[in-house]
Amino acid sequence: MDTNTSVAHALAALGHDARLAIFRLLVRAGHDGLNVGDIAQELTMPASTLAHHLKSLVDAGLVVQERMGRQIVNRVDFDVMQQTVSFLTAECCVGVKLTRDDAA
Amino acid sequence: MDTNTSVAHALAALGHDARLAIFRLLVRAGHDGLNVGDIAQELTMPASTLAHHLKSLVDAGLVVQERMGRQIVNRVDFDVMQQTVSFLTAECCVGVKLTRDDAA
DNA sequence: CAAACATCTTTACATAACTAGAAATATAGT
DNA sequence: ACTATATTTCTAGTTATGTAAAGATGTTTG
Repeated sequence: MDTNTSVAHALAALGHDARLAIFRLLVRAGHDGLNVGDIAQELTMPASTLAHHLKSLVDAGLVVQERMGRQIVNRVDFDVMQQTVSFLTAECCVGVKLTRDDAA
Repeated sequence: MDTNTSVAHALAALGHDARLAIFRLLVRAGHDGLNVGDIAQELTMPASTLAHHLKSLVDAGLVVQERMGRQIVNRVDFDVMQQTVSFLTAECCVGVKLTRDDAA
């Protein structure tokens, strides 16, 4: 898939109040991650709603899930996070070359 | 407005294929910015569609517009961009303190 | 082992928000 | 007036959101 498209996908996942809060909680949790119950307790919301949001983040590649017994641990994929952020600011201010001749 | 909410708003604006492409073009253009016509030429799309997307970016605070004669110059607000990115990675891995006692 | 429990996800669906683009409008220069 | 540049309005179609209810999956207990 096109990089622009996959980054847009990731940013869209983060572009929601609840999901951004979930993601930030996981960023703060770091490598250890948090299981779904912990997140649900911290950010009060129905389990099914939370599951949907987590799925968005997982689909976007920002979060990885791992089953541990009957809980599921959620961790940020820090590489993907970094790449997403980098893409945004990449080639900052290099000066675009327009094909137009009369560009001011 | 809540910081989480305003950052989510910005990320939502960037979370769209066309808008991300527009934004990146403007990031590359740097301080000088680009007028609407230039953008339309670079990323082929109907003028009204482009205007809608630009408005999203402006509403989110990521882009600032300035009229120059009959053209309108669009520039990235690099401060807002920086704050948006920083918010995402802030407090990375500090280890969340859950109110629960039994946190593993 | 089977029934009960714990933890999460999926399905279903109503409501709301977003997207795209043509047509109409606004604004500025010639 | 006429042309150039860009936005706003309108509308149809699409996609996202939230939550209850049902389904999975894994553990514990009698």
